[in-house]
Amino acid sequence: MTQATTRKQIVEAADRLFYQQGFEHTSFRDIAETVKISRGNFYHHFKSKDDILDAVIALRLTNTRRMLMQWESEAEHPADRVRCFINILLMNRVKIKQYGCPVGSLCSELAKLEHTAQGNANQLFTLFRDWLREQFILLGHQQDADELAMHLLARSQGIATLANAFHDESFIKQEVDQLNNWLNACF
Amino acid sequence: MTQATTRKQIVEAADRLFYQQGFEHTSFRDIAETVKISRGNFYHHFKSKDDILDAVIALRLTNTRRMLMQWESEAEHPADRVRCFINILLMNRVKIKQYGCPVGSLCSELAKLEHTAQGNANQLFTLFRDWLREQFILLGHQQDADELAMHLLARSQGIATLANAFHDESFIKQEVDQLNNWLNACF
DNA sequence: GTCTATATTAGGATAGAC
DNA sequence: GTCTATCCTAATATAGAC
Repeated sequence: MTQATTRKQIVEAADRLFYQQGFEHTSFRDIAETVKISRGNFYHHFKSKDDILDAVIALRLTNTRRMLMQWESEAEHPADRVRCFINILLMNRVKIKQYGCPVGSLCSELAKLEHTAQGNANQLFTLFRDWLREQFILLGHQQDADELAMHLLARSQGIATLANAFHDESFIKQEVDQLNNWLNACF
Repeated sequence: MTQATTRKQIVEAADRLFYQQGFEHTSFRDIAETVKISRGNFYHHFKSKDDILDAVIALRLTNTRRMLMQWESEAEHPADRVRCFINILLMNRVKIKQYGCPVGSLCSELAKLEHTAQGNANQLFTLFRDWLREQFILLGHQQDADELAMHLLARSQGIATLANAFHDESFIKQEVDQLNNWLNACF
């Protein structure tokens, strides 16, 4: 198998496992069993576990940028774009119920570990924050666009945390309805 | 030193370290250095690390019950009681910025570990949920008291998660103002 | 009740054959 | 590029002296 393919498989498996089990709780053994390679082989592709984490965050950043661009092209009106954001809570509700938010749970874990990759992981939040702020500016909220963006991010995080803690999907639906009402009152 | 005192010191040190560093990331070595006992001594007081976790959660449940009772006696009007809840975000803002919410971050971690203590930890959320629901019932919200309680819990969790990720205290103040406005609109 | 010493396991990481 | 074998460290946990 070519280097590029194996490396890609490692990063994708780590991406999934870091989300489901957490970064620290995921071992090389776990990843190796998923990808079906030997443990020694990792170090041909990465120089450490932290190096894999960097690659996972880079992958998530790329995928997130792609998703945001797609929302922009799919929806002309900025309110509809924000609705795309709100909708991922519904679309991913089964995984959120099981594992929480992939961004929030990673940032929380890295903060407790005082991990050097904290800044990288927070870029994921910043990506959403900046994109949402742009949409609120387009909706006429020049003054409080960032405040609204942060408010919406926080609401989403809270919904994910409680849906995960109580293993409750219906709570996500209930809160998404409220978020859409809130958005409609914004313009 | 008597058994009761050492045990108490272990639980209190573990309580603090589990909050600051996470449960899995905190080792017996960490706790032993804090309490200044030898590692072997743990097993006279607890049969495993999970046993310490149980004790920490029990301590947090007791402290939380005491706090809720105090809020009830301090504030006559249920709206003022809910304001006490909202206010802990401000009072603990420095710690929240550094370590997030002690309840939310523990529940998130235990969910990823598929830890058997998940249910115990979730009781902490349930304590707040039930207490808040009672206050909203007293405010005349018989029909949607639980929905309002969960909404407020979720808002708090989101605020803690983002304040922690962005290491931003001022965001807490900003959102607490909004929460108080929301509460005033509730009755 | 607390200690030292140690068993056991699992983790990340390396060396070198193929 | 992938493997096996191995090193090193740290973690939980146990045994037994004091």
